Amino acid sequence: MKGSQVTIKDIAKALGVSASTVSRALKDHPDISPETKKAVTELAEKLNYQPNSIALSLRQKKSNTIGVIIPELVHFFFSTVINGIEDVAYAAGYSVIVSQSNESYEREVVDTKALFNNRVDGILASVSRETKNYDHFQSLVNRGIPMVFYDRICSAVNCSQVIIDDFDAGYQSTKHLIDQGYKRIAHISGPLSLLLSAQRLEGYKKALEDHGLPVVEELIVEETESKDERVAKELTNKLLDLPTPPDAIFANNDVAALGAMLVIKERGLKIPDNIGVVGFSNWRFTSLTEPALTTIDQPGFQMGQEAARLLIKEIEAKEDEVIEPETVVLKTSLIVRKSSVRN
Amino acid sequence: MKGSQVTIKDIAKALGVSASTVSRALKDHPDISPETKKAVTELAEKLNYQPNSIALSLRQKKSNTIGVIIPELVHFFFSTVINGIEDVAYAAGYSVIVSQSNESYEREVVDTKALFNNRVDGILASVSRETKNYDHFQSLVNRGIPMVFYDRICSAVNCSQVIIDDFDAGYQSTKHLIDQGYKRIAHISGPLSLLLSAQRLEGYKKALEDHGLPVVEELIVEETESKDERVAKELTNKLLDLPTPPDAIFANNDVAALGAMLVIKERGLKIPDNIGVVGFSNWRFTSLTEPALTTIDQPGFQMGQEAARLLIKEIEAKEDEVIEPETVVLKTSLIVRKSSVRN
DNA sequence: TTGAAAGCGCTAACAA
DNA sequence: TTGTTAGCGCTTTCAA
Repeated sequence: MKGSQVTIKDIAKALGVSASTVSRALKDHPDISPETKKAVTELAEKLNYQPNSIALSLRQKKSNTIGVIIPELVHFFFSTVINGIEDVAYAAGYSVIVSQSNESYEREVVDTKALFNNRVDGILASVSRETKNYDHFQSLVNRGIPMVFYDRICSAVNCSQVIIDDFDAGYQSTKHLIDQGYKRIAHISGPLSLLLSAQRLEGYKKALEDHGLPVVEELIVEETESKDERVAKELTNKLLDLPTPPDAIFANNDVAALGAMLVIKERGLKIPDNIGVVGFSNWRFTSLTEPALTTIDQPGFQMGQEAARLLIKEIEAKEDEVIEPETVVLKTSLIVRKSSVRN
Repeated sequence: MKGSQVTIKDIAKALGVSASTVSRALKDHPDISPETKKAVTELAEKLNYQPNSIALSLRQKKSNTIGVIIPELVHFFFSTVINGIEDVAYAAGYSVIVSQSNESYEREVVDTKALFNNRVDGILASVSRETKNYDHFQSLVNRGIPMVFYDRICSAVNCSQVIIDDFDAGYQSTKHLIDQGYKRIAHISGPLSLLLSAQRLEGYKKALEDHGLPVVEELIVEETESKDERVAKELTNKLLDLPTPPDAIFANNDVAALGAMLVIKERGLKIPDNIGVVGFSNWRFTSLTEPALTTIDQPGFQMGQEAARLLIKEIEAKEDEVIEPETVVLKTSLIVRKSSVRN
């Protein structure tokens, strides 16, 4: 921001016209004569004039920037979401500021405030695992900041959201295991305070019921913390040490899946013969990592696109226009490899 | 940015003082009487006054924002770098705008311009694989924009940089294989137009020479494109099909390592008995993925921190102060697992 | 100790 | 068709 930039005034002075004329000429205003227009645009080109977006923001009370709150960037799913967001945002002329909460409630509160102070035009947010209080979001919405939740939504706050059909994901995953003949299917759940964990659990239960299998409480374990795979390993060990252990596991997230896979390896069990496994897996090269794991693919890029689209629509809505919150539901798909199929 | 915000004027009016007094009171100016100061700060607190950072930016000709050009976010190494950057930037009061070039030269050119137009105070950049022309960077530097390169540097442009000692990484990796008794060590190199690829290659050669092993041209292959692992697989097949195939492979990057591992699996070869492998590996859960692969750990977080630190130092330098470009060199470390060691 | 005024770069209503 | 003026929110000289 050093090396002082060419401004509209410079052009005006050089051409002996007023600043407003230059401003108008630059935006192709119909009132400006072709000659002036030509002179201005040519000089602007020559001097390499670049409009000062900060002055613009101040004037128009619009920063053309959207803020993104993301739990963790170092995560295939979430960084894919960012890709989708940038894709749509840049095309629409918005910059993107990304803030990581690192799954911390406090960081999330600080970050939302910081974004607001930076006068972003709107916020895309996915709540942290820790978050149980939503006042920091609600207060922004109350002030009229457009906000859209993605993936980890917050139903307490009334705004648009883009989610994955987690009930369906849970249902399909469980059904896939049932279809292969597994009968005692365990579920390693994520923290049930996260809506999506709760819904995956519901899908799991419904699939069991629909296929005449009992829902066994001891086969459902909740992984409340999951910075790494240790908790999941413990839970898996607990499951496999049951008097009647499960013959399959549906793991709620990638960390859970990893923990389960590690324990299974350690115990020398073979997939799919000794045990079936389906899990969300977001590490990068699935092809290499676990040919035996049936994985659930989450449409991250698409989610980012949809979320950005909704937010920009809301930002650009006329003052008087009332925007009804929308909910976009995306479906997951199961990636089944030959090596993971029984029979 | 809707829901009009409390401004200094509002506070001034309410208190019957001038805007300048409020401004001074808020920044604890010594000339202001304790009573006024108290009244102002209390009202500001009560009305939840937030300074308008855009007005500030315009006034001070400083946006307190730094731009980051990153080849690809969906990548463990690079997203770790972002973590490091945010860590330092936020602590110093800067926002971070991230732009992905997606390894495309054209995107990179567009992105640098866009960041500049957004009046970032400085830019952190890592050049795309495709980039061979550096004019877009040079022109920014010429205009006095502080710039720091990280990881994928560009020696043609004279500014600070944070790099990994890739010569050392190449040397240590190769030496590790030599120490285990491998004698025909192949190298899958990245595009040699990237400085770091060239340096890893040099380290590889030097290690061979230092240990009395010949540098065999046919054992060095260059993976010029690497969107996915297919090219690397081809190259590995080519190596293994040589009349005298290599007994070990040093893979230049994670995609190369993946390709090599896949081919080795397909051919039923066992590591470390039939073949030795060392590779850069940046996928997330290395523990699960490849216990047989000796991996090279790159200090991403630290790199982000150092780069941000250098940039901010440059941004905040006094006008007259001359900042000499600095180069920070970080070392990699080898992660060797028992299962990857021969003998 | 405080206020008035100017200005950062741009745009838009109003005047000419 | 173009210029004048005011103002977005803030800071800072200069004057009181």
